[in-house]
Amino acid sequence: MQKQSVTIYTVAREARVSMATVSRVVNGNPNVKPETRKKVLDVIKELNYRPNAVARGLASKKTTTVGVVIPDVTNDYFSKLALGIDDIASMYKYNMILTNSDADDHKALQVVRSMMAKQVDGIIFMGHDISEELRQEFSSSTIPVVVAGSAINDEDLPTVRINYQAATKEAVQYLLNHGNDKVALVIGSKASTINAQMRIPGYEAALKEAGQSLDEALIFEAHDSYREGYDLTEKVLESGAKAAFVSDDGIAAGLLNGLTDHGSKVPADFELITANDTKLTEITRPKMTSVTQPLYDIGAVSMRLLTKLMGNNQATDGEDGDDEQNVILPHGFEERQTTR
Amino acid sequence: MQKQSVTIYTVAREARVSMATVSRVVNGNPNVKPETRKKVLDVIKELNYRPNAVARGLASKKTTTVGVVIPDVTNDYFSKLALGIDDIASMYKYNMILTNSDADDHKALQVVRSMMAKQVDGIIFMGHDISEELRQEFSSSTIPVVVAGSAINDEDLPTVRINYQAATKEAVQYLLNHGNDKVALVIGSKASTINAQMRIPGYEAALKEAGQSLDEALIFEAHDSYREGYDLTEKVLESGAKAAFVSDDGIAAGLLNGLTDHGSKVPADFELITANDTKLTEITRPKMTSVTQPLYDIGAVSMRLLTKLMGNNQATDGEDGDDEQNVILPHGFEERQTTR
DNA sequence: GTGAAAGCGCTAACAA
DNA sequence: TTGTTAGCGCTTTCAC
Repeated sequence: MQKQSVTIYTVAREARVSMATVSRVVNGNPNVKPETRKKVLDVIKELNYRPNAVARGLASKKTTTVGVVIPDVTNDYFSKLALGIDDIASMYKYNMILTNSDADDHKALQVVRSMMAKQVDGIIFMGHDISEELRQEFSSSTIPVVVAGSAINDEDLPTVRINYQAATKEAVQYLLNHGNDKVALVIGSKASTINAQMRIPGYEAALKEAGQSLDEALIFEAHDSYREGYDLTEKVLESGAKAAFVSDDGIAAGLLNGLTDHGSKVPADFELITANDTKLTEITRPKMTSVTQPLYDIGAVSMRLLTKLMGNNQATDGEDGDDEQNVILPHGFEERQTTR
Repeated sequence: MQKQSVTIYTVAREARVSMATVSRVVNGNPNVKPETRKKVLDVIKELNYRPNAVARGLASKKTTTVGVVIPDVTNDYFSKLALGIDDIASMYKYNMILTNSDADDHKALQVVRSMMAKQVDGIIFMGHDISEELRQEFSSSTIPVVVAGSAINDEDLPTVRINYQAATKEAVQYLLNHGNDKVALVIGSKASTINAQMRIPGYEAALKEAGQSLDEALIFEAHDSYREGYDLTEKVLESGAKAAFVSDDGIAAGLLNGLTDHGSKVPADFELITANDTKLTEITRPKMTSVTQPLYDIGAVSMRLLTKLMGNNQATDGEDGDDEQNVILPHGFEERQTTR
């Protein structure tokens, strides 16, 4: 591969100034005489000079690139977050290296290491689990990380999310109030922090207030996909549940269609509330009642927070680490057609 | 930001070898005595040395990063392609800089320039339109580009896609054969290459064989979204069409639900075929009959092709440019419930 | 306001 | 098999 034809040096020579001056005008440094600036700018345009970001990155130790770990780009929930992240990143002139972790700890670790090797200025992590090794990787590094759209078991990492516990509790209460004495909870892994610490406790709290106690047989695990939701139908029906709160819209859509195909009328025979208010909620028939959450904003706010952290990642040594690093965005509730 | 603590130099000193040797073992160069290699490897582990990819990129002029332009990550069609791209990229140890173009020419140009500034080794472009400026940008650059999942108006750029013309023709024929004399075509912009050169001709060919001629009033434009499809319902109905082939599943889902909400029975009163076979086709009720296409593979093959082009981008000067650069993947057809 | 010069951390001839 | 030495293209003191 030949070397870059027009470099900062070419411009400097052509404009009869030093590289430093060219660098200054390229970077908007005000300490340049207007006419010098104009001369340089003219040469830049004439030569169609494009600064090499790699060289700049090496010299300045900033790449204006952030790493974004996503479990699965094709998941509506995460892709909507990614959209918010990308928009704000673009606004701040950052690029994002986006990689799927496939919700796999090993892959996630590998991906993060690769991003760090590329000297990203910051990382946004999406995912409901964070392995011990990954946690170490993050804490032993100086680059800022923010977790978007989940709750994870690491006090040190800032997160941007909604209050999953409250949202779950409200949804379950709603279902309970409609006279459903058996309300199922369909979630991902029971072990992940978002479920163990937020959703199951929220579910239990609602149950408790209604005088019920938690019945493990009413908690179902499924990965985020339509198919797994659909396949869960019989089990859910067998459990005797007459209603369910589902933590993923894809799963919920599957369960809904499964219910319908099994001859259960929704919402007459079975009430369903889903959690993410993605476009699927409007597409299924009946439309799904859902907890609403500002997905785009969760992404956008995460990226904004990250830019702040990247701005002053010197002051990270625990001193002021006590102030709340978790931003909680408001959630809502949208009644549609899967509830009575 | 402090400088990197442990560099190749640190390792070299500690292992009592030269930087070159360390570089060799890091890069798997076989010309290293096994015991030297071991010694170096031990020090690397001990010091937890991580090569700086930016420095490597500057020195080697390869970043092992590819740029991926996507109109909208939240679109099921494109995100599925992106998944295929990312998987193959990971397999080849490439990272991807993924940026939304919002299907906007200006943004796309900006994005591509930014990627080039970052010295990506190649670009995968997704999108149905390519502006004159962008075309120039591509052709004046030496970095390889492949267009995934669309047909664009540039002979010089390799594409990976299905035969949109044949697929459209087949779908329309199917509809025509069912006795629908008025078959609508719902697409994006009539002006984009994929529609102007592939889908509309395919539509027209089917019409012609059925003894009909093209009626512009039966062609509808809509952007890729559920809402636009839904809002199109009345117009489609007013046109007198009794069937439609739709080029995007989101639009198709919208139209389908719109039809249902307007009291039209699908498929009894109106037959519908959609084009992308995304998960939506299974989620709507009735399920949508669709042209099937290997979305994941389109992405995967694109990335594979790109790796080849990146491997030998020296031989690009038209000499062997005559062999087919367009890979056409097979498409199929899945009858579901929106056709009789 | 401008320039000279020293790196940033690594690769890649070229020698040895 | 290993080491020496130039860079890669840019930023950034530090002088002037």
